[in-house]
Amino acid sequence: MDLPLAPGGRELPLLQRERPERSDAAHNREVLLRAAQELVEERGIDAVTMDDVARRACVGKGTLFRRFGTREGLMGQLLDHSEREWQAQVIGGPPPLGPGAPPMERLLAFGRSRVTLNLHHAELIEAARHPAARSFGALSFTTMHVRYLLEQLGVQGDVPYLATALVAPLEMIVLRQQVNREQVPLERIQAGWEDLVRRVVADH
Amino acid sequence: MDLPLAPGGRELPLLQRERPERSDAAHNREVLLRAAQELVEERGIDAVTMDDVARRACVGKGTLFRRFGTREGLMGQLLDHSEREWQAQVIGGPPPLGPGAPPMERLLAFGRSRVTLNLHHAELIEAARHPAARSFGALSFTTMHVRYLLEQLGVQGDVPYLATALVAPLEMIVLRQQVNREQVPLERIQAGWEDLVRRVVADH
DNA sequence: GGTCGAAACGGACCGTGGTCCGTTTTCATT
DNA sequence: AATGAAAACGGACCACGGTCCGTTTCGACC
Repeated sequence: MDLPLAPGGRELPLLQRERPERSDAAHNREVLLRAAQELVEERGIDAVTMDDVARRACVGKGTLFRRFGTREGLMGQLLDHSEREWQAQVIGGPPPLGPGAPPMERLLAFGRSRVTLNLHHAELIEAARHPAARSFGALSFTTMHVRYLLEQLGVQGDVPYLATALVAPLEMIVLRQQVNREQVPLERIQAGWEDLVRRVVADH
Repeated sequence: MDLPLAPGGRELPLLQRERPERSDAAHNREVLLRAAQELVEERGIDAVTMDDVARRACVGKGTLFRRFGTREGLMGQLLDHSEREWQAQVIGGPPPLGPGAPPMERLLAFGRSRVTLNLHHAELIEAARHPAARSFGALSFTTMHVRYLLEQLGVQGDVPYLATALVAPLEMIVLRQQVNREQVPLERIQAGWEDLVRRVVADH
């Protein structure tokens, strides 16, 4: 072996800034995402194969996989899009979900909204799972937000943990169990969460 | 259409007891489960293919799939085994996990135990997911148990919901986020859950 | 022990997710 | 405009999950 130079052995451009995406790459990503989106809407997620997506986008399969890594990665990107829209509502939309309302009202609005969102996206969430990137983004944004609101409310204790604990019952897998198996009506879930929040926030 | 008889229209053997499993079927199920178990232990779950399992068990692939339906089904069975052992501890083992200790102590022991169990089985739980049967068994046993303990404690409110909400932060997906991504130490998770329980149970 | 229907067997076969690698495109440099 | 290397393309190819169906085995009844 004969490595050209030990890493760090020369003054490479120290802040190796990543090149902007090549134009064909950018174009293909857009086309692929649109194709995937359309197909999912048309037939439902399970009836969409990766070959379908590539074909509809008039792009090679290799390209599809290079861009998104796996099927989960592709679905994750689709999900991320709506997720980001929702996040924008939370960060900058109208109250009570967005800023402007008192923290407790925001928190309750957050819970109601998150329940419906997660149930709405159940299929996508399921199809997206794993891919290191996603779960990170989603779980941690919600947790951070709740954490922030709990701090506003002056809650004492291990606030980061409490935030996680409050977000947990809003997770799709839990909601799904309640709605599908136990036939719990939506309103009861939302009311139940509200009660939970009040218990957790109540000062002792 | 010409249905033979409306359901209940004739005195069919009323308690249509399902025939006992044929001996070859029973034998093969055992052999397959053992093979799967061994392979998973040897190489880790991801490196075990269904063909591997069938081959090791000296059984046709068709048989494997007829017995367990899907890969998830097979892994689900593996999981169910340990799950049942744990359930036995909860139902009839020594206190404080089992009966005999005061409800609050049992509840806290339950949480601690469940955290380690779910983290321990993370891989299997992930591989087992879906298959209608499993998630049912696991989620609902734990929820029912917590619900029972909350009732013992005289908690007021929507106890079934509260039980679900307390179980949720113990779910693998949530724990995993905390342990792997946020590097939260185990003890803090357990302490956090304990605090959560006290807040929920506290009478107002 | 012989007969027969139901149930189980097993392995060839198929569809889909994912990889590999020779070819084409882009774009910075001149 | 020409050049060249890095990056992207695309489709043949592979492996694994899951199905199908002709063959074998079981066991209840004679």
